[in-house]
Formats: sequence, C-alpha cells, structure tokens
Amino acid sequence: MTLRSALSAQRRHGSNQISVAGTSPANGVLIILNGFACRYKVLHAGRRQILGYLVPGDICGLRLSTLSRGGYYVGTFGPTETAILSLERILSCPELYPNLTRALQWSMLAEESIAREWVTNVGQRTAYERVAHLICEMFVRLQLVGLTHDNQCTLPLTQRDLGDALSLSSVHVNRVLRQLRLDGLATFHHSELVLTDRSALHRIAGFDSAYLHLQARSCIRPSTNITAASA
Amino acid sequence: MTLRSALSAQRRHGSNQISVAGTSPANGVLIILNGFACRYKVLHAGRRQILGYLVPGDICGLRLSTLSRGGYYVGTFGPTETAILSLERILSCPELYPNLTRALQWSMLAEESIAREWVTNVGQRTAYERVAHLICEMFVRLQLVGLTHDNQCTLPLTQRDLGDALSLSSVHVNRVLRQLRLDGLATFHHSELVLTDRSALHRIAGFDSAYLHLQARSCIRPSTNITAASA
DNA sequence: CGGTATATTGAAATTTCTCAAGGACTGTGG
DNA sequence: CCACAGTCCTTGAGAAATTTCAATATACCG
Repeated sequence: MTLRSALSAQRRHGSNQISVAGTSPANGVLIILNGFACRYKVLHAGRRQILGYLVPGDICGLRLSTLSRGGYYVGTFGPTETAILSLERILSCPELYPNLTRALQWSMLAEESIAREWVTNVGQRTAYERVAHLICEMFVRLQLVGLTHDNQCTLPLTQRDLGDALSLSSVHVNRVLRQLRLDGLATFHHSELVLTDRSALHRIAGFDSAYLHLQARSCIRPSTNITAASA
Repeated sequence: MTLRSALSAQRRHGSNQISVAGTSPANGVLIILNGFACRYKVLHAGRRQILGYLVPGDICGLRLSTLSRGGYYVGTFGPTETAILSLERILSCPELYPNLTRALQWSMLAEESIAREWVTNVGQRTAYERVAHLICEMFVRLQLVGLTHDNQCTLPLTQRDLGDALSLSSVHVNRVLRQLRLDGLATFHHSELVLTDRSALHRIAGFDSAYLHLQARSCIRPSTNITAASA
C-alpha cells in the first residue's frame, strides 16, 4: 500500500491548507492518522465557513476534481499526520484492506448526511442548541475511535474555530460556553472538553446520532489498524 | 426499464412527503420528471429545514437506508411526476441509458457540493445575499434543463418555502424580495421569477456556479429524454 | 521578559424574528 | 354571481438574538 506521510503544520490564523505534494494519484483519498482537520470555504472579508471536522480515522474524498470544483479546502489544526491512499487500489482488492474499505464506505454514507445535518444545525437551532449539538457530534465521533476517556476528550480547537463551524462569532461562542458551564452541561477549557451531563446535552441539542451512521462504522481505531508513518 | 409512475399530491401546509409505495427496489433512486420537490427535515415546533430543491431531471438517491437513517424526507410542491428507477439496472448497463447514467453521475458529484454550499449560504451570508444566491442557483439549474425563457422562470414556491430553505422567516423573505425588486435585481410574483440584473445578482450573492458541476451535467432535458408515465 | 494569540466581559449597534393586522388571490358552495 | 373560507402576501412596530467594538485578562512561546 502506498502510504505517504504528509506534512504537519503549525496553526496560524485558522487552519492551514493541506498541500497535496508530489505525485498523488488522481483518485487519491486523504486519511487522517492523527490530529484534527476540517473542510472549509473562504468568503470575502476573510470570513471562513468550516464545513465539517475531520478526526483521526476519517477519510476525506480528496479527489482533486472535488477539491477544485467543489470550491472548498482542507486544512489542519495543529500537527497532523495524514496519508494519501490510492482509491483504485483499495476498491480493487477490498479484502486486503478491510478496515480501509469499511472506513471508505462509512465516509461515502455519512458525508452527505453530516453535511445536511449541519445545514439544519446552522439554520434552525439557537446558538445554545447549536454549540450543544456540535459538542455531542464531536464526542460521539471521537468516542468511536477511542479518543475519549469517561466524559472527556481533547478538541484542539479555539473558540473561533468553533464559531466558524457554527456560524457564530467567537464572542458569542464564549458566552454560550459559559452558559453551558453554569448550567452544568459541559466545560471546555484548554482544548479539553468535558460533558458533565450528556443526556441533558442530547435533549437540548435535539441530537440524534442516526445521521452519523454509526453502525456502518464499527470501531475503527486508526492508531491500531494503520501503520502510521511518523511525521 | 421499470418505469414506475408515482403519485402527485396537492400542496398543503408545506411539502408533502413522497410515499414510496409498492415493491420499490432496495436501491431504487427517484427521478423528478415534472414539477418541484425538496429534501427536508422536520424539527420541534413544526419547524422545517429544506435541505435542497429537486427540479425536473434531478435524481434523488432515495435508497431507503438513506431516507430512514439520514433522517430527512423528500416532499413535493404541487403536482409532480416522478419515477423510481433500479439503480442496479442502470449501473449494470450504462450504455443503454446514457442520459440516466450521466444524470446519476452528476447527482453523485453535485449532491455533496450543493449541500456544502448551502451550509455556507445559511451560515455566512446576509439575508439579502442569501436570497440572491438561491435565486441564482435555481435559475441556473432550471436553465440547464430548458425551463427558463430569457431571464424568467417558474418557481412554484411560496415565500415560506423559500424561508425554510434559507433559514429566514417568511416575513423577512418578503422584505428582502421587495428590496431586490426596488434595487432592480429581480422580481418574484405569482411563482414567476425574473432576474432583472443577472450579473449584479451574481456579484452580490458571491455566486460561483462551479459548485454545481455544470460541465458534468451537459444538457439533460427530462421531458425529451425520458418516457414519462402520466400521473 | 515581551509578544502574540486566545479568552473574557460589557455595552451599543444590527439583523432578524415575532406578533399583529389588513389586503390580495383562489376555490367552493349557495 | 356572490359570499365565504383559506392561504398567501404585505407592512408596521416592538422584541429577541447575535454581532461588533472595545478593553482587559490569561496563557503560551521564544
């Protein structure tokens, strides 16, 4: 398998675009081995809309055509290890790469679903519900790849990063987080997220994990299933 | 080809859910022959988020799994003719159904892209820009299937329907439409949309049609390419 | 230690919503 | 043909949510 270690980058003014260096296959897909990334668009006046987060184990259909035509970028938060895989190779002999195949299937299934859930989140929920919903989603996704402990997980995101995903100003994200803390639902300090009252969060956010297609994902743990190239 | 004529429904309090009656194939896809439809979610308090419009020629990946798990519905605006096609059959002999195959490819390519553009639209643009952007998108998509004349097209949507797609109240949609009219950009009366100043609209909306993957769609005209079953 | 990015809080400004009322259009039954 | 009901459109005015601006505080890094 052509494992191709990719660059990690320092954070600076938001996310760094992943540069697809060298001779990447035309139908290459990007897999996150370690660290966080996101898809995002840039609009006028430096505004940025984060379209979705990518956590370890996630696959990003980074066909170059999609990247240029779809009009969005992929960027990282802090040091990140990634690999570019040949889509053809995985598809041609799926039995050789069962975990990757499953990850790919989940990705194709969940991508659209998550994008549509985000439309709903940004469009229909209040700031309070919105933050709660994102917190719920991230926790569940991280839990699935074994990156949570008890009710806690690491989210290497600033309040501005959250705001750009939720279409809220960083100031308002701050106020909402404070309220969530005062309400005893969750705390978020120094990139550490703690869900104090998970069921209440789910209820308030109107969170139904069905859109994540969890059963299709099983428990892929990137660190154990994939031989990672060190960055 | 198993053409299966489906029901048309009267509009009432928003969109009517398409019921997939009878023995639909597990991997059936829905194609809009005539009329308008949309994907939508329903939240608490009767709020509805429209996730995307479906115009004639559009294909809706209505795998039952997606429908139930993705958590959204498909509904129609007014009388609509649809057909359910067997995905396997099209994929197994694409040379028999070139237009359908192309439509399917476009659909898979553009679906995700459009969903992400909508996140951006709802999240980052002002009400004015948002309405302008939706207008631009709908016009281009209808133009592609020959449903426009000059700068005019029919959009069988109420201001509330637009609001549910844009995450705006119908009252505010009304005010924005008035402003667009006063500014000489577009008018929308009795379901007739007229783009008075298309380039200005594009500029204001920040509309870049790349996300629609137009070149992949070519000019599919549903009424000429598909033998429609009458409803 | 100084410099930079991030977090926190207050207050004013802005956008958008909700509520409310009247007008326009459509179809139905008498 | 008219009256009626229902939905949609239109406009105003006050309310609510969120943003922006501004100032300070805190943490991190060389």
